[in-house]
Amino acid sequence: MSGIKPRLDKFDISDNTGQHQPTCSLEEKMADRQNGDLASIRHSISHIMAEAVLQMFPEAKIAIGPAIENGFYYDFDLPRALKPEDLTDIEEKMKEIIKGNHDFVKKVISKEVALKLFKSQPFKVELINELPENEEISIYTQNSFTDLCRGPHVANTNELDPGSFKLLSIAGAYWRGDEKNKMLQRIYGTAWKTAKDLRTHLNWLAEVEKRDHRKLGKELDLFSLHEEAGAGLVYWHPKGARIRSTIEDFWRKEHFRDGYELLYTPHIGKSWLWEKSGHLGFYSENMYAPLNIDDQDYYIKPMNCPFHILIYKTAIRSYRDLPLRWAELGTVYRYERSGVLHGLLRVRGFTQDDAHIICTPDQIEDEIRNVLRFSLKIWDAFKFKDIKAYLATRPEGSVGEEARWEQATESLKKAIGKENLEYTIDEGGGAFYGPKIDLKVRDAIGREWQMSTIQFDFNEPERFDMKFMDNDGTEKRPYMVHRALFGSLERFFGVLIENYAGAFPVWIAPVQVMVIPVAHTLDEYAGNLRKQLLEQEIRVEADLSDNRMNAKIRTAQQQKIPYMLIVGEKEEKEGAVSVRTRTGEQKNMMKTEEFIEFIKGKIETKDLI
RNA sequence: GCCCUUGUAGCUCAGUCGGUAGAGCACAACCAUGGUAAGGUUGGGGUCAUCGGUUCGAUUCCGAUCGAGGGCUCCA
Repeated sequence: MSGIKPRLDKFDISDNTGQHQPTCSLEEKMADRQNGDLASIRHSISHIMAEAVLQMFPEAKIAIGPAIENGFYYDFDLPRALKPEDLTDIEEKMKEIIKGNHDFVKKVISKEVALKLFKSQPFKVELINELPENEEISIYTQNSFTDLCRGPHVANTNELDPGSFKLLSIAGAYWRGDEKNKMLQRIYGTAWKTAKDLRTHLNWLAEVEKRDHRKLGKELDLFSLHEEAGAGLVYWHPKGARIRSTIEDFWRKEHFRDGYELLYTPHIGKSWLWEKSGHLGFYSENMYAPLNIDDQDYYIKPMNCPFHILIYKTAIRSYRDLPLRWAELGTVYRYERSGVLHGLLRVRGFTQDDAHIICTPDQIEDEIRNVLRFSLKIWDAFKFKDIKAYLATRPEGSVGEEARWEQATESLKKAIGKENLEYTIDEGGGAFYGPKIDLKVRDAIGREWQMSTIQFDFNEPERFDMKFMDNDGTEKRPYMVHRALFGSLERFFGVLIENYAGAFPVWIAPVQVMVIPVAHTLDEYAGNLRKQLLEQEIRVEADLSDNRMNAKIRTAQQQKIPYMLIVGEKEEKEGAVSVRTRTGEQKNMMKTEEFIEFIKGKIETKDLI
């Protein structure tokens, strides 16, 4: 294994390292394409920001300031740390500059002139010296500011709307992203064509904040984290646990239906196992220090695969036994640097919805296709329709026979094709142990999340000498595929909370129905209704508190409970309920039996409400 | 890990230019309460993250530690 540069995503089928940053919405992307000049607007505004910063700090050293998704940034080396209030001042100066109707003037200059011009700007000098010899060196000037720049820019600041940008945050960033370099101060901003576009984007950011799973997790009493007891470790409260158990039940049922078997394996294993699997060689920086038990080192598992392989090897497997589809909700622990921990989305302990498919070469294409179809079915149940595939192929320095890589990659391609999925090929982007498909799903507000992953593994079957007896009487090496659909239950839960903004579909909602009597005299009827619904396996509560009905409705609304059953004397007399949905719809005097059938239907079809 | 910001009641936050703190929600008790998003009164609740320094006195000022939030990929 030595000599192979490990990739951090080794078997990281939970995608615990997956990006969780919002990307822009489809509409924005379309708009971007239509207006290629949005990038030049952003880039121009970043130059103007640099000018404003230089007005404040003439001794500032400027680094780079590109246009990025939704905006721009510029990195500076400044005499003091920026305060959030500084951003307002900088914005004011920028607006003044924009109103000055300054031209952006391009000039092509020689390297010598460039070096002289930027002699007091060490970062620029470094960049100039690294430019290829034949590259044209250009500078752009507006007003009092000149920057080394490839362009393009708008022709004049009058093409910019002073109300169409906003400085958002200050962040530390290493020069050239390398932590060995100096830490610079980065100012992020967002910029658009018009003030209206800016408002739209700011509203979108507000929506993102409103949906933050950490905030909703508290408000809806779903989960908590206890840094004093260990960072990145999730505590599921009763309501969160209800949701998890509903998801797990569904997950198990679908797996059995799709020909999987379930496994349960231990949480720790002796060091020889992790040496053999290679994890101690290439994954140890993500593993916790061993426990010493009876003079033996045991490691907490960061992955489930070695355990599944041990089960595989408890018998001589025939081609007649294959394919094996073994799934486990396996809880693993991985070290993540403290700075990257983030709510449920990036944690140190999590439960993967892991599975390993072990099959013959003949079966591989069907198996992959089956996994894809299965994933799509699962995503469909959660009403995620916009799914994209990313196919990562063989990188440099990988392990495994060429023929196997080819067959594997080919089978991945064919499977994607047959499922009519939109896909992108990431040439050489696979892990060293095999090619893979990642699936990204788009949420309700247009963000993409990498969730499912299907990965070939040519490494562990070799290391563990996995075999099967083929029909010609010879022992052969099976294919092994790791796959996870949700990735981890924790992360999936976080994404679900944000996707639904806490208003879970009825089938997932921890409390599906709240019975609200209009007065204490109706408490008995409310209590009986509750029992009646409970017997039908509906998750129901009755609010028999001293609060007035209005307050009870408010509380139920805030808890985003899908159905409220408001009952008074009329309802009691008729054996009926008045239904109010959290969306404000109303249906009075529905027979209780009718409501039960109605909600069961909603649960069955997995409707939002 | 590194940079910036930040840590006050269960939650959301105010406040103390240094004299050991306050609101709303939540919680408890009592009263009130019959129709679609907050009824009222009273009350309990805080070593102001931790440790150290300065000071007659520190929650407040200084330092360290621990935690949290935003970043650390976008190449002139």
